[in-house]
Amino acid sequence: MRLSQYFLPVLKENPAEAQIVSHRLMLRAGMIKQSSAGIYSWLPLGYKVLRKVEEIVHQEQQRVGHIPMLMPTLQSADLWKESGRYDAYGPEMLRIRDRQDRDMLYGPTNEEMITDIFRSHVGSYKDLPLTLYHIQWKFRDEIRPRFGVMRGREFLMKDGYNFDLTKEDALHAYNRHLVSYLRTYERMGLQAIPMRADSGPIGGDDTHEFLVLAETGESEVFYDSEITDLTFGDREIDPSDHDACRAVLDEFTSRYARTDETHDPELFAKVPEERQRTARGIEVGQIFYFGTKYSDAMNAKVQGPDGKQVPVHMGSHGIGVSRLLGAIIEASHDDKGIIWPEGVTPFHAGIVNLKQGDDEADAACDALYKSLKALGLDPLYDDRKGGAGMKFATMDLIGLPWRITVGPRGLKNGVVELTSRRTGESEELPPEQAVEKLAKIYAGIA
RNA sequence: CGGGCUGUAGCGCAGCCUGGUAGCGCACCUGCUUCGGGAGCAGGGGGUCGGAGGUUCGAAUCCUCUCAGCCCGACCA
Repeated sequence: MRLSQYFLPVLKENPAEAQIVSHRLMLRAGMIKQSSAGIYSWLPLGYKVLRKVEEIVHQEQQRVGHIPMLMPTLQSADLWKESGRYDAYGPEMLRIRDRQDRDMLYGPTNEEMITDIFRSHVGSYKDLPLTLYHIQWKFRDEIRPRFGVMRGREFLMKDGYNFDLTKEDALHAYNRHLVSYLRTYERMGLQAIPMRADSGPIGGDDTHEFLVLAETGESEVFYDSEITDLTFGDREIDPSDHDACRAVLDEFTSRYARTDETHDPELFAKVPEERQRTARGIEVGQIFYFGTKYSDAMNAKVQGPDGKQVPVHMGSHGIGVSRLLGAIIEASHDDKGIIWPEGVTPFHAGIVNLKQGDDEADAACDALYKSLKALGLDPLYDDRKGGAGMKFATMDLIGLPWRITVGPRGLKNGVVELTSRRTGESEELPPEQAVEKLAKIYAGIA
């Protein structure tokens, strides 16, 4: 993309309403615009990152065999009356009446709807196990939305639902989700720590939340510092292997790690003192096993091998897709702007033309742009007229991980400059080598 | 929902106390000069001062009501 052809309304000054860094930077980088309290438009740059995050979630869900679908945002209240949650959910559920005076609602989650779909079409244990998911907009009418997309009212969420014949199978689905989530977050450059959690209005027995450590996190967290040494890496886990998934769960949940909701000071005290940590965290996902809560309430049964009707065991699993953008920025920025991890960056590299209008500089930039595109990379070429400082500041603000700087000074020696946004380190090298290096960096990511 | 605060040009703000017909910086447009860290000069466009009502010869300014947003709290992915 040529910047002169793009829509990137960056702000030089901080908007007064934004208090935390991710919110400020998303506004300044032209990623979002508030439409009303807790509701945002996604401008082109923000939308691009949102789609990348969404795509990683899709890929990692399907990698472990979960099946994508899409359910509506507006739901009939009837299903919620059946499960009992129409009354239980409270005022954060946005209730709407249609022209026929039917009670509707903008879905805050989809357990009822998926259970209805399931019971309509599945009757045999032979169809199990089954895990369906979708990525859809949700609405929760928060009393006090704030912090931009971190706590909006409208938000994009991946929610998935597993249906299993036995508790053991459902717990395996739980473990498999944990494995999938660990990998998902790591691909976004995040360390998200599974912590024992409260089940809240979803209900259920087993639940873990995934927390990204950040000063602005909404939860206070307590953990054994050993847990931050763990990485999932690129281990290959067979998603159908119960023991392998169980082993990952054990590895990642055996050390103390809890939010203030479930914190147990006595247990925490048993962690060696030098490893006790207190911090804040942003919740970016949660997994639940809740047994037959919804299948009982909504009569979702299958016929087992013995011919008997049994309620299915279920769990649900969520990833806050839109809030992840805020979490990534909270975890990765400096005083100049955002620093995108390679896995989610809106453009792979920026090309800065220091002397737009100079034949040699223009030609060098065009050539770079074309060769990056030819390799399947997605560069942003700043071809605007204007000073170097303005172009550098824009690139720093929007956080592209790599920048190629092209100017007459370097071209005289046949080199351009390749700069890492994260480290600030630059090297001068011929344009072809800069392209090669970027191709290598993004091999396996882009 | 309780407490505190703010609405004046796209963004950041001054003007309000003490009423006299709206201003600054950035951004934007035109021209020239610039071009290695948010350029310079000259010219220019853009605002029913959140909305409604009232007081007054006259309201951004005073009064009443209302809407929106921000912060703290309770609540929450």
